[in-house]
Amino acid sequence: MTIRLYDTATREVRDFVPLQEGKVGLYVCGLTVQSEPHVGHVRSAVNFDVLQRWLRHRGFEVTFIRNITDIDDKILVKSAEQGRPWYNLAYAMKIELDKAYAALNVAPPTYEPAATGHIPEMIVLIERLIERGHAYPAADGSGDVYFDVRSWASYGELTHQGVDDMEPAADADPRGKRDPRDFALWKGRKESEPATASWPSPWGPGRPGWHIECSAMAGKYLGDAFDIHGGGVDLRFPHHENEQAQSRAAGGAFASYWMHNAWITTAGEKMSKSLGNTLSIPAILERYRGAELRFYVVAAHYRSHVEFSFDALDEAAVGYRRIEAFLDRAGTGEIGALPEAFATAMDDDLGTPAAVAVLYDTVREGNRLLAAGDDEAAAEAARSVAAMLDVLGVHPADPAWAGTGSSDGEARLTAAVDALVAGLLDERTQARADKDWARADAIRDRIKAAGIEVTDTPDGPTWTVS
RNA sequence: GGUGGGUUGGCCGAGAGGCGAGGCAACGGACUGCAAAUCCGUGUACACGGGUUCAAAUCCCGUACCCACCUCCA
Repeated sequence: MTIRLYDTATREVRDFVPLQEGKVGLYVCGLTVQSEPHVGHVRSAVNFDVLQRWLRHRGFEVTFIRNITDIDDKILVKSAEQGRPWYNLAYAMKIELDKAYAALNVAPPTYEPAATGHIPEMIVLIERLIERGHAYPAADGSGDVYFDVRSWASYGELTHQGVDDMEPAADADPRGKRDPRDFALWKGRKESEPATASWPSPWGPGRPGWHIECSAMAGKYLGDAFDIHGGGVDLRFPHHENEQAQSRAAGGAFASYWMHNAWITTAGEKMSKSLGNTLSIPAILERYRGAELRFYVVAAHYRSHVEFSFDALDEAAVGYRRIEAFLDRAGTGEIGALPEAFATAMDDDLGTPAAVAVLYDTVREGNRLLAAGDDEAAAEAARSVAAMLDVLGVHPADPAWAGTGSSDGEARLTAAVDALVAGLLDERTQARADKDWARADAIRDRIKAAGIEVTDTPDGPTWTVS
């Protein structure tokens, strides 16, 4: 079975053929740590986490590098506004990001390099580009170094654009650029910027341009040629176009496949740091469990635009609880065989919607078997369901959820409530045995008034917080 | 101006020439003291106008509307 992936560069779904058999080098652009993570950021992380899990499931040894950008214009501006050091802001937001990842069961990558930790690698790369005639220090003495787009004939190949068709950079400030489309590899330090935000370089003190970090880090950890490069669609241009141009101009083959996840928007507008209509992860997690949010994200195809709404999230959560309830009833969380149809869906460019459909089909079949009294077959179905949930990273029994749900205190509270409710339920069971329906319903209503839902099952009554 | 993506039933959301993905909601039925849960059943969905074809949501041409990227963005 071959995994097929949509490659942005060729605009088609292609068979995935790794550079080295059985191994995958995967690089994903992580975040610029400048504010709290929102649903959109997490979508990217979840999508690529699913990719990673699937590749591993298919037997590949995956080296997964996801960087974080901890120095850039925005961080400098925001930290100045907030009156704190830029590195403190970046560090604090990095901690928030880690929490969000953990809450959504996003597995850590092989390594998470930070831009500031790779300045020497970037300098080496910039020097090589200058030697090869693809970059030049600004003529205006600013200390900037630019990539020379005109010197690289295939510039624009990733996004299929010709240089002359591109709008010249809106930020204008041509400074020492030969062409307005040339982009900064290195930014000379400005008087207004903190000294801590600059590093020594052959061109004077300064800091890296945005794109060069990914080229340097991907090269360092994955080599000059690697398999898959991912990120959000907005990154295609300029970020990924520039990365590819730099890396190839420096002599590397760079990524074989480019994967881009689509947006999550609210009210039709993309969530963006600058629009301020962010839906932060901590805010959502106050109302939904991490697994529910993750299930919502995973149920949509990664290349489809998702219009975020709490109604849709509710729906996903309801569906997820139905799956959990089945697992509970079938009495196993053990991981079994993955249905063939599920694997086929996943192989086809991570077709999670079709995969989720198989998941639901299996749950329905399992419930049917349970009703028919075939517990053994139902357990078998449950093991399949668990296997599918595990691949998607939403298995309820995954220890990853342990920290996010009930704490020790909560567990003790649950035990206390259970003892109290049990007494009332005993009374009700007696009333029902006496066919005193009025009294039985009165007790149920009283419990319900306290916010607890009673459900009768063949094995006796159970309760849940409604 | 350039480059892409989209418009699917009450709603969410797949699919990419023939067979109604799946979910949520709704309605009917089974089960239940009643509920809940679960199962079974119920839908003439593909923006619009042409065309190709035995057959089009799917391909082609045109139109409308929406969205993204074009140097801050997941």
